[in-house]
Amino acid sequence: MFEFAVEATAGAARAGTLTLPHGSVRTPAFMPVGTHAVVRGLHPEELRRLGAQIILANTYHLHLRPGEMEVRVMGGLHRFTTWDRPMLTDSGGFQVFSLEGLRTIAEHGVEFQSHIDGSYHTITPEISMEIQWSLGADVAMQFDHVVPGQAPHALAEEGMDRSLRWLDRCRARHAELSDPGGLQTLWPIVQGGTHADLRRRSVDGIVARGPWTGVAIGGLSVGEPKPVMHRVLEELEPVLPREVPRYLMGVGFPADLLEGISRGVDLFDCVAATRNGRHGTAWVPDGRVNVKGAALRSDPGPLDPECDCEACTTFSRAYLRHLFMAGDMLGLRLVSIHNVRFLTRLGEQARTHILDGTFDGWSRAWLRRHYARGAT
RNA sequence: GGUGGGGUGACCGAGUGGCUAAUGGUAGCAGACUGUAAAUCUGCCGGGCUCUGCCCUACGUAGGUUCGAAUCCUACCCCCACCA
Repeated sequence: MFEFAVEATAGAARAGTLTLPHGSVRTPAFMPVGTHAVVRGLHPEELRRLGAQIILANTYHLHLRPGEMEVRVMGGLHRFTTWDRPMLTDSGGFQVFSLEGLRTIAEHGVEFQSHIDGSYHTITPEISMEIQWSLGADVAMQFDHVVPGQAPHALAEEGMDRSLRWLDRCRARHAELSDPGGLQTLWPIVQGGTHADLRRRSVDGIVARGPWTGVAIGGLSVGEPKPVMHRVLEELEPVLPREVPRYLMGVGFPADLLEGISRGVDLFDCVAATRNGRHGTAWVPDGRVNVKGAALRSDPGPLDPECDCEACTTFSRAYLRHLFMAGDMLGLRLVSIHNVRFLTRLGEQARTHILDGTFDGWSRAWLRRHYARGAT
């Protein structure tokens, strides 16, 4: 349980297998995001077909609706959703960042005002652990303090130090809740913004509190320039534990996956696949396709000729465009399906190339082609 | 044939003497989106140019009143309703 085996490396890139109570995850892997205990628009069976090995859900949002006890009474997230493969819950820490303006931070915890009905809800490290325990995912994340990408040293330091203190409280509460050899593990999150010294202190603090079954990198892709994110990953790579999976939270776009994998990241999650899917942007090897664009009006070809997903093997670009123009939910679903498949497949391809020793050249060529048309 | 109502930019629809190239909405076009307050949001949307401004065309058609009209007057054309 909670084992991670590295099977091959290519420079910093790794191919491994993570074993969790509900199954194993072959890495590198993209984890689709299902904040409200649903990957928006997608059926669990579709996710399985798309090669999703593990999906996320969110502590804060499920606490508000339907409430963790409701989920627990229904048998936990797996029974509730019928998703029987591994799951991971985010702690609500990201909402400290994304819901700025609806929350106030204190050392004790964070008070949120619900965007749904205006009611007040306090999340502390302990409460986050209790909620996540009730939800029952394979992996719970520590409650952390995420600051914006352009945060100055002092603010980034405050968030980083607080995250370490909160990690201690999370671990203590999680240990109380957890049976020996329990079915849920807890992962810490490296913070420190874009500042090398803070990132280093964060890793040191986490390692000193170890061992862990996985380590996350948080506070990236939150407004900092892309080269800065790459620099931070490069600085972290040599000091992060090698024997556990490294999870880059909230990333990313296709190119970000490859950039991350080549810098030693094993797991990713991102809402962009489904959000962009709903908003009509599809990822393709040559960049992106605006599904609503007039150029597709009478294009009989597939969205991405190289893709094996249902949208690409069944429908024309013209029809997909029509579905968006007609405002039908099938269009939103199909492009979401494609984007999720694009990322799970990218993980599979990277893994194959790491295992057979061709990762470097392949990923360089892939990125060159993808960036050629101005993709980000 | 008579009476009344009405004809506004791709469509619907405000405006009833100057602040009107003309409110809104729809459609259209482009862009954004990275641990989801997002099937959302932003911009453009008569034409042209030497493009922080200028010129042309435009509110059924033609004329008129006025310093100035989509807005007032006259005639005509067309649409709708009711009456014959």
